Amino acid sequence: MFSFEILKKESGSGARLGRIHTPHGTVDTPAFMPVATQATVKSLTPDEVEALGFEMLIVNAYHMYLRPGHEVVKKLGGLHKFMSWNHPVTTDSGGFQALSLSKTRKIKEEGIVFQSHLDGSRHLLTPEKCVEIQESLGVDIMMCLDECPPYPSTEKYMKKSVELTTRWAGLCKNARRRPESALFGIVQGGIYPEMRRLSAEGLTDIGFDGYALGGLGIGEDPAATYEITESTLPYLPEGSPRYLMGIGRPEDIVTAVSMGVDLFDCVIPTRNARNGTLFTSHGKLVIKNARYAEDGGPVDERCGCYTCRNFSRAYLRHLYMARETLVLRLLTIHNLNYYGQLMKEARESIAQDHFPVFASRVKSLGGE
RNA sequence: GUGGGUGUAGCUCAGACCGGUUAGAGCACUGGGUUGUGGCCCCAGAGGUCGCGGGUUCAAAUCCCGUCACUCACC
Repeated sequence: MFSFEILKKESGSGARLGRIHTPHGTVDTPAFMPVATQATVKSLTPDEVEALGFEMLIVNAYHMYLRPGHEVVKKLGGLHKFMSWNHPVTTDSGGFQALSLSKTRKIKEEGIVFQSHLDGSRHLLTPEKCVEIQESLGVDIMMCLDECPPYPSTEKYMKKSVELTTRWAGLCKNARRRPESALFGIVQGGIYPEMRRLSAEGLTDIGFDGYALGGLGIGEDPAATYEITESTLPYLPEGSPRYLMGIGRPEDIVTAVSMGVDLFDCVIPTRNARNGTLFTSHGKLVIKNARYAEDGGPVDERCGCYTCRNFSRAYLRHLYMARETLVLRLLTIHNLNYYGQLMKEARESIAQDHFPVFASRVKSLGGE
């Protein structure tokens, strides 16, 4: 069964050390979930993801519903067995996909009308359907169906949207049949502090196992992301896990951790890896740059990952330019290792009460 | 050898008939971006004595002559 315990609160910041308990094991927080949209962290095996230090993944329920079909996954023994990942799994509801990949974004009171990006077929994703899908996948943490309005949106629209998301959250909770799957609510409200408060209070009144901040990192200024995160967290229950969805860059993560966020997911480490941008102890490194064509050194001499132990910058650039598939794996391993170490060091520095020092070091690498 | 076709950015080609701002595109290349994921995509940049030589003209990638290269057809 799901539970969350706070092991320690850091003295010099709002950072907290915690542990999430799920039917598939525990997750030490602050934690980062690699994104496995289609039930795979692109290019890596589950063993590799585990070895890089991650304890929980996030899969997309909407994608599983469209392909291969949640019923198929259920028949085959559930998502964990299907993808051979025996640690906790979170699923995203599909609310964000209405924003990110559907041209025919139609929000109705009953739910979201999707036109499949695969075959154009139409689907109505209701709060009840959303929970049914995630429960049949057998995941550890389910996310409520939410509406994620684009940035920028007017405050007037945002108010209506937040009220709808809150109603849907209530319906999601009522639709639950499977106690092993925890359910998180998603706070919306854009960049309007008052709307965020409204959303947070509405969800807290209903009561969830955890709370997420959604609708951030979609084009607003990073300063706004921070301000909204900081101003919203006080309206969420102290003892529940807080999850900042879709964020972010290393500097964003440490900033949010210092405010008291426990859980993160973001495509940045994996997507940037596939596009040749790497994170190092010196900041970003773009492996496709011509300057590395004859560079025999590792990506990061302070990194102990498989890629850095075995391959030169020149070789990785060669693989990238030649579009060899191995480069996707090698760069993804490196970036996820960086994020794994980042979170590990974050937890250690909270334990030792010097998280702010660690955080400012990470921020300086971001180039701010 | 004779006749035709083609030579414009690293590559594939527009532009030529009908001369007129600073010769364009796609790909490649260089740099930047990427925040609940298609490996994409977006932004910016560099790169050309228009095969070479001459002529006509106020003005030539464009018209004329010569020449070279490649290519096709026919002896």
